[in-house]
Amino acid sequence: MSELLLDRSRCSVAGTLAVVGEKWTLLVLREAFLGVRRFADFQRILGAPKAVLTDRLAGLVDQGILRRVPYQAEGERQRHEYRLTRKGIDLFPTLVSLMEWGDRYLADGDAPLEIDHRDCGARVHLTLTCDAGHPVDGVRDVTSVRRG
Amino acid sequence: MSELLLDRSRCSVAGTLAVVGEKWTLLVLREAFLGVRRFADFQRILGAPKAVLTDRLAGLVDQGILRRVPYQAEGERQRHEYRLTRKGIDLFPTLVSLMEWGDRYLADGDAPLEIDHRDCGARVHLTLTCDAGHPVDGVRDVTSVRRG
DNA sequence: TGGAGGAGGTTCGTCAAGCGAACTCAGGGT
DNA sequence: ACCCTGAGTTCGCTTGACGAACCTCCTCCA
Repeated sequence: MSELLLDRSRCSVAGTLAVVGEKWTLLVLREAFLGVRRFADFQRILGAPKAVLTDRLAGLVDQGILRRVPYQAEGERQRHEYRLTRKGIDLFPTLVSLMEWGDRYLADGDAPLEIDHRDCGARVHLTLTCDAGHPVDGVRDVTSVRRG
Repeated sequence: MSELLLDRSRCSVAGTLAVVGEKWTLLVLREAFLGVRRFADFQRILGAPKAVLTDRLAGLVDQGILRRVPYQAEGERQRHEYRLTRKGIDLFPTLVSLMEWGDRYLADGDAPLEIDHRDCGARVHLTLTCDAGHPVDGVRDVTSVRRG
């Protein structure tokens, strides 16, 4: 039972959830991945309370996951939009993993949204593999080792 | 901008978050993957309020992600423990994705917990690939298609 | 036989977070 | 001069999280 002695306080899962684990945050990011950039669009699509949305967007900008970019459409005044940074883009696998689980267990295997490889058009999915190239089926194929 | 017309209410990300998106839920599952099975161990390690923990465990059992298994250690009365179901085990990639992001951006690339392949000992990673076998680097290599 | 003690909760009062509706403020269009 | 729209802020209410205290079995030990 040595795993029970692990220092959970510096666990990366807890750290990541402290950053993106609040209500609406991951849904904001889902929309960002689908191309949404403006406050009003986030608000209309998600239906989140504006005050909460303001808070989540500010938090994501603080964390460097989104950045505010000023822009000006013709015939409109200057506004700013929210764009994913590299740090934000790297949350894409997390979103995909949530989507794949929901597709399997909540949508009866019927994916409302399909993600395809831009180059070849084939379906994209997440896989666990080891550095030697073997497929890893799940937690039973794995050992966890504390480091430090 | 056709993506903006997608019906987000049946999005699998939102569905999955409705099931595991509350505070503590994914941390409970992290402990379950590390081998924790008993109420008192979850409570002691996580430090979550007991009432919340009771509620989260009951919810996970309701959803079929954990199951309560009665057992009896010698010299002790009968108790029950919480074990992952297949449905729960399939959330492993989600936990791994959160961990990998935290390792990269919060722990300076220094993983507090290392996950290795049981058979060969090599490090285990999540990768995005397409069915044709190409590696997918991120959201820019991808197109999203509504289905239905 | 009668505590003591631990597992697995429940109850309670307080405090933070999320909620919808209303309001604000700046700039552009007419 | 007035209205409209995007991007918020403010406000009162409700829901959820929190820690401390309490409860109920059951077993062990004296």
